[in-house]
Amino acid sequence: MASGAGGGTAATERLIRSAQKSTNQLKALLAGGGGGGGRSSGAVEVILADISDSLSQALASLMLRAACDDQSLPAAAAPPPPPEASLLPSYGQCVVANSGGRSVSKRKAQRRSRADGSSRRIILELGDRDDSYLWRKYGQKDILGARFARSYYRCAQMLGCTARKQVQQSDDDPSRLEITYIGLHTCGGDRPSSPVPTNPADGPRCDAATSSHRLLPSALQQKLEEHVPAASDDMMMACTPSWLFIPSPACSQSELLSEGEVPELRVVRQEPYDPVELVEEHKKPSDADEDSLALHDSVVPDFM
DNA sequence: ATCGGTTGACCGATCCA
DNA sequence: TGGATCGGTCAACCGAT
Repeated sequence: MASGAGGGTAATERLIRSAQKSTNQLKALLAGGGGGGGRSSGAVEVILADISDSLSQALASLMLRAACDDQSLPAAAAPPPPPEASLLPSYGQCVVANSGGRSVSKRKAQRRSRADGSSRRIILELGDRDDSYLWRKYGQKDILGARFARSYYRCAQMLGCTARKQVQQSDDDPSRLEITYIGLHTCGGDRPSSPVPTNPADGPRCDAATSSHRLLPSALQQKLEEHVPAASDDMMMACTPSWLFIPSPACSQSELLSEGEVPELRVVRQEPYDPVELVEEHKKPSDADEDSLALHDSVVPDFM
């Protein structure tokens, strides 16, 4: 929480200006006829990534600020999460109310601190994407009000690792999976990028025949690492060209989060990132085209 | 034989009358 | 306050490799 609302506003403005700048670059590039062939195409991709990055961050910042305003939950009022327990330390100090879709009962939300001490939670709503850890499924449960059952996984990379995750198909968009991470990885890394080689050429760490392990693309990892620290200075928002963090609507923090907890984060896939080889096993064939369309639509957020 | 997913049962937290 | 409800977990079972 390095900056308050004012800092967030300034940062948002910077991000939008950055997007504008990149847009102009793109215009110039396209006006030039794209004669550069592959080189030009690469440049376009880079610029698009920049634009999307900036816009996503700006949007996230705006969304969070709006949420905070609505909730009258001063971010500074919440106790800071333990640094070692935070993937995104300052995130979600403001939490919006349940925003429709599947109803999230108070009971459900309050249970989150039950399992172990590290009740902090990150919700990744990333469709068919997976992280780099090895998970073993240990249960599945029909959830009241949810169309799809929730699956429960625990980290199987090392015996005794306390990390777990819950995977549930989105009611709103069945092609998307909502992944909730609970607890810390005691198997050597606190976040998915840690145990993963940053070079995709290194290949998967695990047996390719096992569906549970996939790599987080190195580019995405780098982006995460770049943006996560920045996010705490920036209204606690972060995103990458492919991911947008928004506060989870699942709970009201003041009511549901005990001291030391880190509120939920929701990551919504916003635009193209296509590590096809990494996600193929979860990819539903019928979703491929749909995804692609949606991605293009979301390159420029609506608020622009 | 081993590994991992499925599924029914159970436990405990929370809700509500 | 106690029964009802529900989410989370356990563990036996089964299929795939």
